[in-house]
Amino acid sequence: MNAIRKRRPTLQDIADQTGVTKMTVSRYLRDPLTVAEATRARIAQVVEQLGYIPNRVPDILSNATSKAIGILIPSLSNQVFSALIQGIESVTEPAGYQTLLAHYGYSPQREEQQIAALLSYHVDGLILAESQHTARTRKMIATAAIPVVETMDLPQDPIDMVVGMDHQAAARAMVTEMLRRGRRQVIYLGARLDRRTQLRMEGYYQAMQDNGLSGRHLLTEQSSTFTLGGELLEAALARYPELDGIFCTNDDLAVGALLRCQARSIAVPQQIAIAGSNALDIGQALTPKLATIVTPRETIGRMAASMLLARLSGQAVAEWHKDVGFSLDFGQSLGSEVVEQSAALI
Amino acid sequence: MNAIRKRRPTLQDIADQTGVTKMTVSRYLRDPLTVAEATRARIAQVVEQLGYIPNRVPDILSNATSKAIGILIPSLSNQVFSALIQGIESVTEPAGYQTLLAHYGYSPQREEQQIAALLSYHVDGLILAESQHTARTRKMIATAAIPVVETMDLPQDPIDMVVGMDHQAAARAMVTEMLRRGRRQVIYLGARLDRRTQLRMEGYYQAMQDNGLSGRHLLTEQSSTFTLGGELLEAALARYPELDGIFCTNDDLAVGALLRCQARSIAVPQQIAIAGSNALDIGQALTPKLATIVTPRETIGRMAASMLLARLSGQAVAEWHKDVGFSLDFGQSLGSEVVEQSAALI
DNA sequence: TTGTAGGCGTTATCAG
DNA sequence: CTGATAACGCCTACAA
Repeated sequence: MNAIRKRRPTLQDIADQTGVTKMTVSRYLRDPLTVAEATRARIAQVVEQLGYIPNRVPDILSNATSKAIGILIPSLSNQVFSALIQGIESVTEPAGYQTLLAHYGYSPQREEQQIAALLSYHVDGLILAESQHTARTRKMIATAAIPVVETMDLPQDPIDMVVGMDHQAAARAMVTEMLRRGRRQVIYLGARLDRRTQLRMEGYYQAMQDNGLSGRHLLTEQSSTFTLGGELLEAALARYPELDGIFCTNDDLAVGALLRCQARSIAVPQQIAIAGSNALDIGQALTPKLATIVTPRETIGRMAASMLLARLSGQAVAEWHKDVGFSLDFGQSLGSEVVEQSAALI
Repeated sequence: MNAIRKRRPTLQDIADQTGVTKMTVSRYLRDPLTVAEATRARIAQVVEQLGYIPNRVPDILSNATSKAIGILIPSLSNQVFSALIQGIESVTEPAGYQTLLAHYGYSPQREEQQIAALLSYHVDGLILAESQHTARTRKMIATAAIPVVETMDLPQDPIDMVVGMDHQAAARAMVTEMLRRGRRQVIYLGARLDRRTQLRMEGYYQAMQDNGLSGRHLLTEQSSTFTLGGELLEAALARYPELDGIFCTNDDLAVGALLRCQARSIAVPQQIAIAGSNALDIGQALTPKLATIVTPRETIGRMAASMLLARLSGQAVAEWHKDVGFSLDFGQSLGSEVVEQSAALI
C-alpha cells in the first residue's frame, strides 16, 4: 500500500519497483535500447503494470518549450474554421506538435484572455484567425517572443507572419460579375460585424461605384444563421422592393435568403440573383447551386503551419507574408448571361 | 542588458527590480491586498512595464492540479458539438476552469492519443462525447484517477459519470410517428458508422417491426454532408423505388435528401416523408420544415460540467447517471395526418 | 550501462 | 507584512 493514495505513477515509482534509479527509467522511456536487456525487460513490465502516463509538465518547466502550438478561432460553430484547423494539423501532427484550440466568440477581449491562457501553458507558437487584437494582446505576444501567424486576412499592421487573402477584392470581383450579368439593384447583407464583413462590404461598394451605382446594405449584429438569412431577405424586400440581386457576407446568409425566396416563390436567379462567400457544402447541394467566393481555407492552414514550424526550427523562409488568392464559383444563382440580356431589355 | 536574451520575465525578474523577494511578488499577483501599499505600487509598475505573463506550469508541477478540464469531441466540423461545448463552458468559465479541446475524427485510437496528450498536461477532469473507448483509454483514465463524464449517449458500461439520452428510443418514436401517419416504405439512411448511427438504426428497425414491417437501410462510411444526403437519396430511390419515407441518422443527410427531392420535383411530404435528428438550424430554414429529433445538447453540456465540478470539489451528488430525454419536432416534412389518411386509401 | 547533482518557476509552510 | 526553504517530476551534464 502506498503512503499517498491515488497519486499517479512517476518515474520514481517505476524505479522503486525495478531496483534501478529513475534516471534509468527515463532513459528506457526515451530509447529502450540505451539500457541493458535485462533491465529493459524489468522496466517494461512495471511500466505496463502501473500504466505509466508520461508527464510533459516538468519538461516544459525545464526547457520553456512545450512542442505545442495554440490556435485561436473566433467561433466553433462557424464551419469555416474547421477546414483551417485540418490544414494546420495536417502539418503539425506529423511534425510531432500538439495543437491547443481556443475560441473567443469574435471578442478581442476574450481573444486576449485565451491567448494569455495559452501562453501560461508555454505554447511555442500561435496561429490566429483574425487580425484585430487588443494592445495588450500585442504586448503579451511581444513579451512571450514566440512566432505568430495571422491567417485568413491580410492585415495592415501584421504582428509577425501572415497567410491570407484579400476579401475586399474577392467581394468586388463577385459583385462586378453580378453587375456584368445585368443586375442593377444589388443589396449587401451582413451579420456579426467582424472585420471580414466590413471588408466585403467595402468591396461591394467599390464594385457598385465602379459601375456608377450607389449601393445599399442591411447589417445586423446577430451571428449568421440560415434563418437569419431568411429574415434579412424579408427585410431587404420590404425596404427595397426593386432589388434584383443579393450579395451576402457568407454562405449561411445567402443560403437562408435563397431558401426564403423559394418559399415565397421568388425565382432565383430570374427575379433575384444571389451570391455568398466561403463555398459551404450546403450551397452546393441547393438548386440552383449558390454562387460563392471560394476561400482556400485548408491551404491557408497548411501554409500557416509550415511557416510557423519553419520559424521554430530556425529556418530561413523567403516570404513571411503570403496572399493565397481566391476564386469565384458562379454556380447557378447568378443567372446565365443570355437570360440577363433579355432581362436587361425590360 | 540581460544575460539571456528574449527570456520571458519571471517573478524573480520582477523581484529584482522591485527590491523584494519573488515570494512577495507571488503574493501580490494572487491578491494585491496581501502586500503593503507602497510595495504594491512598486510591484504593479514593474509588472506592467515588463508585461509579465503568468506561468501555470510550475504550479501544475507542484500541485498536480491544473484547473483545466479536457473536452473530447469526435469532430470539429459537426455542428452538433459546438452547442455541447457552449453548455460546458457556461459552467466551467465562471468557476475559473480552463477547457482544453481535442478532437479525434471518430477514431477510438486517436481518442486514446488525444486523451494521453491531455493527461500529460494534467487536466483535472474529462468530458467525453462518445462512449466507445479503447482498453488503453480506460486504463489511462483509471490510472490518472480523475473524474470523467461521458455525454450524449447512455453507455452500457460507463467509465464514471454519464449525462446523455436514449437515441434508440428517440429514433423509434420518430419512425413510429411516420408509420402512424400512414407511411409504409420508410428507409433508413446512415453515414459514418459511429455508435449513434447504429443506435438510431436499431430504433428504426424496432419501430418497423412493431408495425409488422421489415425495414431497409442504406449505409456509407463517408462522413455526413448535405451532398451525401442527396446521393444517398438517389441510391435509395434506385434500389427501392416504392419508398414513401426516409429516416436519416442526422439532419445533414435529411436536408441533403430533401433538397434533392425538390430538385427532382418529388413532393415532400406528399410523395416522400423525411425526418432527421439534431434540430440543426438549416432544417428549420427549409420549406417544408424538417421533422427532427431535438437533442438537448447545451443542457447536456451544462449538466456534465456541473457534475464534473461537483466531483472535483468533493461534493456529494445524488445521481451520477442522467438521462436528459429528448423531444420530437414533426415540422412539415412528415405530412399532416389528414393527408396521410387519404393517402392510405389508395 | 547506470547513478548523482542540480535546475526549471512557482507556491505552501513556517519564521521573523 | 515579508522572507527563507523545500518541493513538484523530469532531463541535462557529468561521473563512475
